Amino acid sequence: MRLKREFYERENVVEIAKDLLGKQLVSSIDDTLVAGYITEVEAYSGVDDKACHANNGKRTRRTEVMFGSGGHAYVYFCYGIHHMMNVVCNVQGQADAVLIRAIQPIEGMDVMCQRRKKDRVNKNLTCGPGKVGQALGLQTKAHNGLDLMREVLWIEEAPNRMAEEVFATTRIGVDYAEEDALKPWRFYIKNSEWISKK
DNA sequence: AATTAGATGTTCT
DNA sequence: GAACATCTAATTA
Repeated sequence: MRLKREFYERENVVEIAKDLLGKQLVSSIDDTLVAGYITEVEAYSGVDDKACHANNGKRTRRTEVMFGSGGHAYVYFCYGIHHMMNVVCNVQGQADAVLIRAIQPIEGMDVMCQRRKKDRVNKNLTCGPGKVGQALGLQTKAHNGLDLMREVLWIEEAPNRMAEEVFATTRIGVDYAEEDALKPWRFYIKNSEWISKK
């Protein structure tokens, strides 16, 4: 079952980010099913968060989706190379989002390897936001704004065995964000091998 | 094992 | 021009 709109439209992004750990991320782009458990995320808290693209009410063609209603994908192109996948949270008008930083592959390993130009499955396949985007098949801006309720990208409830210990720490690559760079808004599953840093 | 260069779209100065 | 929610391959020690 796909997660419902109400899951994403809650007010507290940090709670949503933690709740997303262990859920199943699925993509059926190009008629190919690929899935993985979410193992690492980061919360970005809209206009009041200096690390967020929408901070201070910054509204551009790129950030527009974040201001829409929760349960949509915010896919953006980073460093001229990588497509990163975020989940838009909170209601319309609020620009909260959760960045998916790492997943543990469950299904479609062969396709993921092919997309990532690897010949075998190992941690390197999906342990980082750019890698996750590539493994899911996100290659163009066309995937920006997809509705997770009805389209080719979504998140499902997963067996509860993944509800293990969660670690909270600072976000990565946001040193420029002054005091907000210190917020412990990066979460990962403690025992998982599938995270972006050792 | 650790550091560095290079890839380059979007946004802001 | 410069900076940026990164990754890889090559180089250095």
